[in-house]
Amino acid sequence: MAANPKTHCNTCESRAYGLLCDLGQNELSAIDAAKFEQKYKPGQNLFYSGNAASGLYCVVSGTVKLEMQDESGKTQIMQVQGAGSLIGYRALFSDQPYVASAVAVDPVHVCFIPKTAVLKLVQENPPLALKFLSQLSEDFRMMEQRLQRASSNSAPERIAEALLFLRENFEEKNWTRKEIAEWAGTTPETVMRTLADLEGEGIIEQTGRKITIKDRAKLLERAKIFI
Amino acid sequence: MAANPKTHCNTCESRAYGLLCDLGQNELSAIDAAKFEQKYKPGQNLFYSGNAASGLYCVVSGTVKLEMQDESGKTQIMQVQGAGSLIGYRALFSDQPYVASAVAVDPVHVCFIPKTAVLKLVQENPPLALKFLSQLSEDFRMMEQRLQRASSNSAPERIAEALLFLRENFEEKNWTRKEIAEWAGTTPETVMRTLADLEGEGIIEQTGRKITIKDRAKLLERAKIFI
DNA sequence: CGTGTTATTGAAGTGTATCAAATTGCGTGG
DNA sequence: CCACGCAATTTGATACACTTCAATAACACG
Repeated sequence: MAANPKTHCNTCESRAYGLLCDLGQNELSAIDAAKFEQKYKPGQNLFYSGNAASGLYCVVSGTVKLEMQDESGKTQIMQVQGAGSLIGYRALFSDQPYVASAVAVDPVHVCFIPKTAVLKLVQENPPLALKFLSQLSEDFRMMEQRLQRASSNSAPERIAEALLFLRENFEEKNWTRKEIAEWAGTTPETVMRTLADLEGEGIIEQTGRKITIKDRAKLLERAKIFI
Repeated sequence: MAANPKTHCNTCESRAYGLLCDLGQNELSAIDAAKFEQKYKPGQNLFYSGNAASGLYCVVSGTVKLEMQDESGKTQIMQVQGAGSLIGYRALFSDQPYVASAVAVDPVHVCFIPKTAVLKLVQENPPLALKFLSQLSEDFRMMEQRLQRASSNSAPERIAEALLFLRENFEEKNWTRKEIAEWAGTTPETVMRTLADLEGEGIIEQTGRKITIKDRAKLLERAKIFI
């Protein structure tokens, strides 16, 4: 890893949106002292399913996908996290190995905060514990909803949902058919055919690998998302 | 609701296994003062999806299922909780409405602890916050695994898994085909046929509505559970 | 400029839902 | 306690959405 100017928490752009944003100067300095930075190229793993959790990853820039594989090798993307997100805190608190692997989707820059430093911080800052609880609860809610949709929605419906989620949360990135399939729990072929259908109806537009949403309302309908 | 002798936390049998087991006398008394008890008949709802979370349910006895429904009415059982479990704490911390409904499976006896009392307790007891974090992390891990299995395993595989989970965690209860289907994300008919297959191979035995696991090892194999 | 990955299209097979009807079993009230 | 009625169970037939396999084409990468 190349030596690079150390990023400081109190000037880190991604901090503003993160869970650690309300910490005082002392706490931030403590993190600064304990953490170390790492960079990953697309496709590289931050950690692997089955590994013990040794700390917390704070995403400074880039996108990370969390994925699981079954014994046949089929991959399911569980979550996708961008700048400002914290990764790996679940395994930290449950004291269990990671169930998912974390993979860089594009060039990723993270700060790694060792487990001991994180736990100390949480123990000494009750409001921070509550923030973690809140964040984890929110993630849990999403996961429950995904389980429900996985078993009650059709493949095209889940693909529509995937498009909305991936495109709106990570606009810059052009996801592959394979990644869309892995998020939606289906195959690249089915994604293909569904995308062709959606384009035929003018709901999306494909130019090469880039997908543009033309009719968001109709796509929401297709995804069975009613708000 | 009939007047009944108030259950005290420090003599409550289910407490020994719960999250609140390490609390001191003062805290337990505070809960005792704030809580009130409720009983539900099978099929009755403790709360409904969409409701705002007003507190925490501590299961004294009985079994509660947490389920979600899609717009067509198809039900998915998300979790099943028995004596000693806490229910509804996720919505408490994320400050969002319940996404699932809680339904009594058999006669249920719970203590309801109002939100304000719980949050006060958590704020004043950092170790308790960490226990909640740990519990929530554990629940999250299960949910992730269920999502993965929902999208990569076949219906018979998920049914085998359902049998193991439901039968081993709640031995006394004879689950209906419908409930097994709702847990496994399939239909009662498919559950039927799978049960017939499993019985034909001597893996389980059905006597009326009661299912007995004869060959646990083979059932684990069927469920694609390898430890 | 070659090589491996991704995209695309087609054809075939099958797992599982859906629908329908008969039977059993259970709880409720007479 | 029995009978009734309704819900759960069981079995069969049908349909079709989706995966799987295979083969070509386009692309990105070193």
